[in-house]
Amino acid sequence: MPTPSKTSRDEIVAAARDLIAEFGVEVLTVQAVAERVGVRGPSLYKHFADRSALLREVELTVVADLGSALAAAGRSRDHRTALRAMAIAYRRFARESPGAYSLIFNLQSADAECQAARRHALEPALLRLEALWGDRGLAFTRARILTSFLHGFVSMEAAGAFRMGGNIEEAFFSGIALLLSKD
Amino acid sequence: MPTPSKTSRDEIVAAARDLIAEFGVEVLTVQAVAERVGVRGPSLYKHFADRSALLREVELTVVADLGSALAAAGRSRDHRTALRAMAIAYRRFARESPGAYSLIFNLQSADAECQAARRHALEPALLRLEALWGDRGLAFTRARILTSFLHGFVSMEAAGAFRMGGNIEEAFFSGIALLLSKD
DNA sequence: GTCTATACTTAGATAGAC
DNA sequence: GTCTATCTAAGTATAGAC
Repeated sequence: MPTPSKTSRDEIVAAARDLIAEFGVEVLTVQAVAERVGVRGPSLYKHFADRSALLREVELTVVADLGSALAAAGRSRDHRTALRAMAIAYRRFARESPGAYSLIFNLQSADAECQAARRHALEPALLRLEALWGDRGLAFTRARILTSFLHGFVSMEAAGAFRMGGNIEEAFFSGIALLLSKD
Repeated sequence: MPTPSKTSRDEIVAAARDLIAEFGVEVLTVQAVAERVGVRGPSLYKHFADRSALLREVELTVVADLGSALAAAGRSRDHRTALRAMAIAYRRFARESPGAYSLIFNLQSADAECQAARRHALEPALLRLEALWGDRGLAFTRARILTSFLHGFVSMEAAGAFRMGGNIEEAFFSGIALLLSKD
């Protein structure tokens, strides 16, 4: 029997994900991940072709996680209530794992599988918007506006850009309300 | 007479700024900047203490540039027209120098001088919002919502996140219109 | 599958001559 | 102020033994 496995593909991805979630993608070094799962750096190359292959795997799980969080949050029968809850869940996700969140709009993964994963994660929200505005084109427009606001808000919050005082919570909720308003 | 100067502080900052504007902050290596101004890497250390000192200088000029662009765009007598023009200028700035733009909400420069620079750059817009909504608190809230939308939109646009088809221009302008609407 | 050893690369930064 | 030479540190990746 050869050397028994100390780790697995899944464990490595999870470790990488945790590392990134907390500290950002720049700390994702092969050595750091290896140390976290209890092996030496070179051993990881038996599981992944290279660093970028690992990173890509992490990106996919992060997108899937966000999708789950959104789907779980948006279960209300009322569309606006559901969308509001999804927005809150989106923000919570970004606050809890800022590094992981920043992966989601990464340039890197532009291939079909990553795009599909992203689309799938955002689908529940899109369906609600469609139901709310009837028209698919209008829903797309609204989706973009809403996503832009959310992404911008959580990014600025993470960057500590809201330093001018005043009520940040109020800005968030009144932004959501405004963007979900009739028209 | 000692060795004559081949470059200057300002020239170095400008070179670094151009480099970042086009390719992003990660290409800002001491060597690359030095090459661009026509000297060797170590020579830069006679002008700047280290890389971060240079980067900080670049950040300040970028914020100032954005401020100038906003101020120049927002000259209309009508507040909404001015704000709309500023939003367009903001987007143009981000599109023309994506790397420079990404510096603006950088965590790095949290000191008083950088904050003051940022505040100064955004002041014309804030004044318009105040004039539009009367109340300073409400203007702050609106400023945050609007800035979040703008920042999110241009970031996503730069990341190529708008891949689902549909009219991106319409999303931008109807977002602006919505956020500048009466209430 | 894991290990040690090692090659290679890139980047920041300093020393000292001119 | 600029240069060459050099140091250091970090990180990716491979080779070959076990």
